[in-house]
Amino acid sequence: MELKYKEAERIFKAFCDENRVRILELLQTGEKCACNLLEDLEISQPTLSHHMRILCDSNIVVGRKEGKWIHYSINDEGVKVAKRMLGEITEIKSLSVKNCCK
Amino acid sequence: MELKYKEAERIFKAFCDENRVRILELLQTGEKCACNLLEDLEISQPTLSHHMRILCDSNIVVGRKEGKWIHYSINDEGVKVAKRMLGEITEIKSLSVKNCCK
DNA sequence: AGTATAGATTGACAAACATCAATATGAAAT
DNA sequence: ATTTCATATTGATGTTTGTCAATCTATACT
Repeated sequence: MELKYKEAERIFKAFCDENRVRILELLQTGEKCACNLLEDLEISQPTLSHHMRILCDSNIVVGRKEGKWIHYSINDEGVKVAKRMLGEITEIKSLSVKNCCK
Repeated sequence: MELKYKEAERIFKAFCDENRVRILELLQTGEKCACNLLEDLEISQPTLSHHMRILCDSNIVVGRKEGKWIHYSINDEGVKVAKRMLGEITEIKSLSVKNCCK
């Protein structure tokens, strides 16, 4: 598969699950470590770990390790990439000629 | 599930599959009917139909019926909603107080 | 060294998804 | 009416995903 499609998939998957969007909402008010997130979500620790991996893979979130803890936050750089990609994919290149079936 | 999460899922699923992104790229240069899309993609007709349903459900694409054909195009209104939602979900509300584990 | 704590990994399972062949629907053309 | 063409629906199949219990790893604290 071409890189672009893989990348779109990797990025936008971040927003295709209830728990992941909840996590993003929790991170909107600032950095939180996994244990904090776990308190606010009704999921198990392995499930949280699974979602954090997907969020980090998408680059929408970054983790900062500090001792035992990992502090997660929204990654502005990744968000910019996502916004740019969304723009690119949905841009209408409107100089086109009418192109009908037959 | 709260409506917002369902909606995010419905919208962003549109971009999480190679064939759907390919379809969007094809629609960037203007309206195309399903039979045109089918020529350019290496998938069966039922598979295309399946993807068009998901794209229309996400509101990123609209179909315009004309006789036997359905002409699909990118729906600027839906794109705006997607962009707004992406902005809302990833917005950093930065007046927050440092919130650490213990 | 031993214990506790934060987080990742593994394995299992059910649900959701992408895909196709076959069939159905619905609209034109004959 | 019959046939043809464009698209949708159904049913089956293999793959991916979300979830948890159990286990592992790494760090900190005694």
